[in-house]
Amino acid sequence: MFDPQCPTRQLLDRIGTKWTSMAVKVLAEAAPHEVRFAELRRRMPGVSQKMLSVTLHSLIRDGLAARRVEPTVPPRVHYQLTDLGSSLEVPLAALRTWAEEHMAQIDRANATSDAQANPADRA
Amino acid sequence: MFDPQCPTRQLLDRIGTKWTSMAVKVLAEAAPHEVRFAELRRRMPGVSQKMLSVTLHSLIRDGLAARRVEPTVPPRVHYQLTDLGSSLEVPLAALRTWAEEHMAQIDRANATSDAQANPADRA
DNA sequence: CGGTATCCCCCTAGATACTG
DNA sequence: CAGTATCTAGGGGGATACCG
Repeated sequence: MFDPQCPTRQLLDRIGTKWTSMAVKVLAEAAPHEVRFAELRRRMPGVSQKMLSVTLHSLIRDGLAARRVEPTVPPRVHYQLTDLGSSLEVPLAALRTWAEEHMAQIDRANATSDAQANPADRA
Repeated sequence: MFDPQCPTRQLLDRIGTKWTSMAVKVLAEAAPHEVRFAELRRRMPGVSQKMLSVTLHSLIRDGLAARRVEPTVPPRVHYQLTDLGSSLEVPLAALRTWAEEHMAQIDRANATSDAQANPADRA
């Protein structure tokens, strides 16, 4: 965007999209087994068919996931993380842990700010 | 969004915004010293006055940064990470390291995908 | 079953201008 | 110096419908 040499911004643009990090998580939890499209959908509550498809294809484009199709009728499509995807899961898991431990604190900070900005709201 | 119990999504919604992670990084690098608004702007190439202001205020709302105003004319405003913000810097730094080590691989994967999708583009 | 195609809304973030 | 206010385009992502 402003500096193509900032890989962190590029990475966050990818894992920051709504479903990407969750897809990586689900695929990482299932590893070393593959996961089918419908199973992924089931494990990602709220995702639409379209957004799951878009998310998976971007993971594949980025070399983070691999796709395998069984040429049956109807077809069975399987996904799994690549080695690159698995390596990303490491720092991502650290971020998840931080989130689980500290998001409540962030929520509290927001509540405090709101209370100070609009004291009447506490009525 | 779909599940308020997913703290990771909430966290990514914050650090995924364009300037947040960079602001955290600059503040972390300067720590334990404070950083003034103009200095932050200088160290974040491309950020507009408005977006820096918005970014900093969201960090403050979230309890990740603190603001100190010297009541002079013109005013001097100083920012620094809170303890919570500093703790976030740890997993964020891990993500940055991963990005620096592997984004080139992701770029290569994209180039390969493009070449396979549009072979004519290689002309 | 596992997708694509189409439409549309909203929010992020940039440009610009003004202020205590 | 350090902001806020206003306007706007652009893209993310949801709903729906159709397809191999």
